[in-house]
Amino acid sequence: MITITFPDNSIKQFEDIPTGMDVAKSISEGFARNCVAMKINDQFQDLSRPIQSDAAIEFLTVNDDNALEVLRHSAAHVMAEAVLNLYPEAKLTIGPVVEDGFYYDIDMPPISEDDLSKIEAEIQKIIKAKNTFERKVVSKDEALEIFRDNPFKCELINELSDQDISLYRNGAFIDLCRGPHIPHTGMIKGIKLMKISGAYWRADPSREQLQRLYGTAFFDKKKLNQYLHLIEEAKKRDHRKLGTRLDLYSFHDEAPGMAFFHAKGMDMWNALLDYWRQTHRAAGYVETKTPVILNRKLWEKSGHWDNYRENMYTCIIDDEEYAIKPMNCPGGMILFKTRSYSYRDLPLRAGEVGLVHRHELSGALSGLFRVRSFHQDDAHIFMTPDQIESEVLGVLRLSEQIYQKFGLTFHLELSTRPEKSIGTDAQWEQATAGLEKALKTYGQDYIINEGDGAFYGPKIDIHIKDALGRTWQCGTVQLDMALPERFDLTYKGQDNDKHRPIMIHRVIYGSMERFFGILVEHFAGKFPLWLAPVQAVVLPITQDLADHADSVKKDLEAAGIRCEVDHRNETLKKKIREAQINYVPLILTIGEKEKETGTLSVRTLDGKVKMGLSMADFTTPVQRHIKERILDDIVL
RNA sequence: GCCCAUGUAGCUCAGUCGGUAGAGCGCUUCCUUGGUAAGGAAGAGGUUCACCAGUUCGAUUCUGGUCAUGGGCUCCA
Repeated sequence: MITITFPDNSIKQFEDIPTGMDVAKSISEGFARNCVAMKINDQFQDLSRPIQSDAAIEFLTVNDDNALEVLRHSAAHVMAEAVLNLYPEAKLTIGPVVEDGFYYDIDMPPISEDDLSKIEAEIQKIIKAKNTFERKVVSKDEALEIFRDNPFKCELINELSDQDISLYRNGAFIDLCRGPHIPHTGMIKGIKLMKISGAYWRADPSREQLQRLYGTAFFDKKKLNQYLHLIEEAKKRDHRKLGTRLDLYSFHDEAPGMAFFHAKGMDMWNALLDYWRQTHRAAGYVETKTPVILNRKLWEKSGHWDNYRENMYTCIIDDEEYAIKPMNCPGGMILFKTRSYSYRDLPLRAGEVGLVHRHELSGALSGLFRVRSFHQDDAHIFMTPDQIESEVLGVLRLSEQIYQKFGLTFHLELSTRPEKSIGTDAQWEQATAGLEKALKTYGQDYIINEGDGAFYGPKIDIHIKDALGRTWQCGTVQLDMALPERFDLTYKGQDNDKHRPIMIHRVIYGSMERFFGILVEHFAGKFPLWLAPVQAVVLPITQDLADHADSVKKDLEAAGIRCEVDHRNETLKKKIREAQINYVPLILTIGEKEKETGTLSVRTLDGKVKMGLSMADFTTPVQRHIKERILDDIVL
């Protein structure tokens, strides 16, 4: 008699030893069809496994995130089988599940993207066959015998302990695998091979070069199509392409990894920065600025020379060695030490939009997302230990306020003390407790990354989510117990003694450049009015209205609206179309009627046209919309 | 940094099995003076095909190197 306990604590008893599938079917046939795997006493297993003794069971159904991993792992097997059918000489290595799908590294001659469809066709055959996955446990010797032709698998097997070597067979295909797997290949309803790339065995360049085949899989075709659509959508929004088309920024061989911002890009940049300054001043920040090139001695003192040297640009000036700053904090330390502080002066919130340079690997560069030169919307907060909670809370609330303006939601992650760290247990406890208290007061759920903090203190990372559902770590709040020590920062306490301040490093945009790129993709180039590089375009219908168009432009600029005139000798239709595809929020057409009556006709991006507006009728709501930085489209 | 691919007009790209280059968009001019998502015509534009060598009578095309861009290189059966 086997007793099975379900998650709701209900109990079912079985005369004979049941498999997971038997238990699922005892609930209902329909439920069993949607089951992918099970968790027995907190361990993932195949449904085909017999349950030998009393156990707590939890089923993974097709709607479960973990189930998707199981499916993709099985899909990797199916892909591997297909490759072996087509390329019998190929040697399989490893095939794990990754964030958006799976891959398999295979030792085989290079193939091209064109070959993928051939492999996909083979995969479909295997799926149609609805082959079951069968698990078999073997000894190490048996395993080595089975895979004797495959040195990679043998290498893996030799690293395993004798006990847990399991094989999975589906059809004629056998692979070394921990499992679990889906019941049969027919459950893979949507599968697509994405790309091929090179990879090294064990990520070691001195070892064999393998072909890595990427794919993704879903339980239904619709989900797959949604995913493919998302990728298409992301491609269309690629900030590198949009930046060129909208004339915002560019990259050049003369400065790899460093963006050139064009006039329109700078208009947006300044709009972002104006907003930043306004919110920060209101939140009690002052703004500071420190030099870009600083003497080596400073970097030795801060610890960067020892820990960050390979990413720093250096130069020699008057026989002295200097480094271009990769971070703003050491300069901020010098700034702090220019005067003395009383406890009454704290917290001191010193912002700095600092230009930093980091020598990233050339292969890692990517548009505005990964650059070598960027601006951090940095701030250093110096405070007493009992101010940790309120200051961190303040940063979280300020972040929320700022992200909200862009329609970005976010989640929080707390990283705690790593193995290698400085400071005393008491300091870490106080710091971490301060962060946790702030998070609790803030009230939003957060993820804990145990041991993921910096060596000098715990931190909270803020991950924003864009319009396509992609997440980006932008904001971070890091407690630092090291730098105040290294630089011997002090303030005078109520007790007339010297005390060590605690310091926060924090950014909200993170890298201005990267955040800019994220916004371009988030909005797909269709920016809210307050951010739009060109807020209004004036279109004279005929060329003799050019002068009047210019005077309208002047008036609009005087009202603080970024404006252009399209003077080309083209039809109105054409000018409108181009303004529309460049997402200019306000399109003003100027004809005889407007000139005579001194009115404006305004077309918004929704295609609606409002005629006969006076200049004030137009500028008043537009100015308000810009000033309040309203996310939604303006309605006139 | 490493692997693979790519680098041709401002943009997107075609082409030359080695004989000094083309399209569309954009730009200029002209015709049209047009009222809400692409009117028509002509023309200019490449220090000659990222850069540097080599092979060759001759290289943008072949070879080697350099630089840049893109994808991947962390997610361990």
